[in-house]
Amino acid sequence: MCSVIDDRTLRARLRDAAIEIVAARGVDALTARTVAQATGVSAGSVINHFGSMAGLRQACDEYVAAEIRREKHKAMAAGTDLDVIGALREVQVAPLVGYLAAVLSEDSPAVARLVDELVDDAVGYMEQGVAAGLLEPAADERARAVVLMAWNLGALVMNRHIHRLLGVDLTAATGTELAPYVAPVMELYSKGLFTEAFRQRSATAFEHAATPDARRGREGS
Amino acid sequence: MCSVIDDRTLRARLRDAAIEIVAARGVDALTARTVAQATGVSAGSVINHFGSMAGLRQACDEYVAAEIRREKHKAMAAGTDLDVIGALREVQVAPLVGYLAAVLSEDSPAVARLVDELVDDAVGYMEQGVAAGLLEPAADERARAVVLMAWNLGALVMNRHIHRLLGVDLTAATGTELAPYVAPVMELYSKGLFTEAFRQRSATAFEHAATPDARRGREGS
DNA sequence: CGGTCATCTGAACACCCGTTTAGACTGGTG
DNA sequence: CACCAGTCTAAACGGGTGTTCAGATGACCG
Repeated sequence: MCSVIDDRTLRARLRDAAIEIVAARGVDALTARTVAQATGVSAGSVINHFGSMAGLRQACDEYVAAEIRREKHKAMAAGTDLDVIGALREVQVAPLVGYLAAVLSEDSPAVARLVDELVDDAVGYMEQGVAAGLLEPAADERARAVVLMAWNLGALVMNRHIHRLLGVDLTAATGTELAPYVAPVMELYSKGLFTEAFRQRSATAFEHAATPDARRGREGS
Repeated sequence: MCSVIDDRTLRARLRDAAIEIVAARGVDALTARTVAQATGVSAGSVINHFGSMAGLRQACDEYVAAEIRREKHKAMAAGTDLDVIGALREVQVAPLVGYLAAVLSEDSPAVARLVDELVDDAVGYMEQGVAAGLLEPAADERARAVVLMAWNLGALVMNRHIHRLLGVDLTAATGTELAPYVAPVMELYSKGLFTEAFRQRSATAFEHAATPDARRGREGS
């Protein structure tokens, strides 16, 4: 880590231990005593440094968000990269990604801010991609960016299932190891899912969809 | 509180109350006492009926999985539907979807089995779609089905962020209310994301991706 | 009527949690 | 040496948790 003043402090070691615990064992495993034991100090110390466990959580959220921001902008400077998460996985920041995957389904202000910024940035360089003729234009660029971000980050949260079904650990694998997941993704990004025939057929069906009770199943209640 | 007259057994009422609590307030809010209070009984009763809180959790998992299976097959019988979650949202099973969104990021055997089955079924009728010329063929049909399932269910887990960014609650909205989310999804499914120009360019760039990039040391450990 | 059985209750119990606090230890300063 | 300020520890405290258990309740039945 190039930046900053005093990393190495007990505070930093506690924070890093907390991130690793969350990444490895989930948020429920993060207690004052587990992080204290992992760092080799007493439970009181973690409260001394962060005021409370909520303070620790917030410090971790903000640190992970800042670190991911940093790595992402570095990757953006090197070259356009549409897959933010893919860029993150290439540096060995596995605990950061694992932590993010764990807290993405809870509501943390710092994480929400990070997601908002990721979407904002994605809108920016996807518009560049559209202008360069590399990406299809969208009716609502921002909405598309939100959906893509939800899919990519959502896949991170679904890591357990993807690992079971595809044999790939999104938080640990790098490069070609990711192929079983990345290959279908690229295929979908390239060709889409629907054929022209489907589009024509659904175009006629859309008028029925406008009327709210064009449901095919019978309503239960 | 409504009185004695309720056709459901106490066991069923406890299970439904637990599902609603998880859907509304998250898994952390599910305690023996909260579900007991919501049902108007004592905490001991819930343990009496389910053996333990883990038993309650498992009963809820299996019930929700079975119910979603049932609704999905009903929708499948009526007509081909690619968007499983979309089909589920159309019947008023909001607590079921909310519960699913909450437990999808944990590891429950029953939920894992459900996800596996959803993927299996998706593979089946996506192959039909390909044969009918409605869907693009995939190099690995199963892998594509897994990715699509991860995206759709992952979006459910990311509901909080989608609601914040798009103003849509995926677990509650129905029909045209979902447009801000469904519209970009349909666009991506139709046109994809990459243009032909992008595909040609990235074909040449693939060789560079094979060589691992500069590895960065990580200090402070 | 009394007996039986299952159900449900309310009060315990042991455990783990975050947090507090008194005291021990450290190193620097006169 | 004494003094001081800061840091860390160990042991508590209060609260919430899952779970247990003796007894109240009530329905069913001979």
